[in-house]
Amino acid sequence: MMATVPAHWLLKSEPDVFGYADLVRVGTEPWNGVRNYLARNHLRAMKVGDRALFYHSNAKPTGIAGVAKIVRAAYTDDLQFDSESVYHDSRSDPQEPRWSMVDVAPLLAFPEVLTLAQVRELPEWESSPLTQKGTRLSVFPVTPLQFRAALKAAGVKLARK
DNA sequence: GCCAACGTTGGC
DNA sequence: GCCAACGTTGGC
Repeated sequence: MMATVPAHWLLKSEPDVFGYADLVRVGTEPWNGVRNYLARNHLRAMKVGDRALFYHSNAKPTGIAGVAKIVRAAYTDDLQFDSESVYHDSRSDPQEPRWSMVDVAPLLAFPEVLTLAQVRELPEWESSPLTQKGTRLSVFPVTPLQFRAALKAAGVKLARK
């Protein structure tokens, strides 16, 4: 089978809850708790080897903290069936679960958070759910140009695979 | 803490 | 099927 080019994504997380440093600490993390259909569809489109910019929302400062990689493709987010969980969804059918998650692992930490203000200055990012007013989507695709521009602005390079 | 913008819910 | 009300997100 021909290898496909890894796609690029952005994942938002509140660092008070789970930040890039936490991902580094735990090694691998199931990206659970996504309860938005568009975001879920993006999760389901992810493939092992894809890269994701790890964005800190509701933070000081807000911005991209590093790069993660997808290490497991979408599977059932079990929290939807956990009645104790805040992510419980009583209307999800176990035969056809509504919500999915992927596993992510750290790939490269930015030396400093690339702030939202800095991202806004990059022309490549002019049209993105990140910079468009009022968009709250927490998982969305990033173009190769946006990905490259973000890494360049952060002053980092990814080793070639 | 404020508030704009959005998605979801539920009454009709 | 419409749409008002509500809850949530997330920047500031």
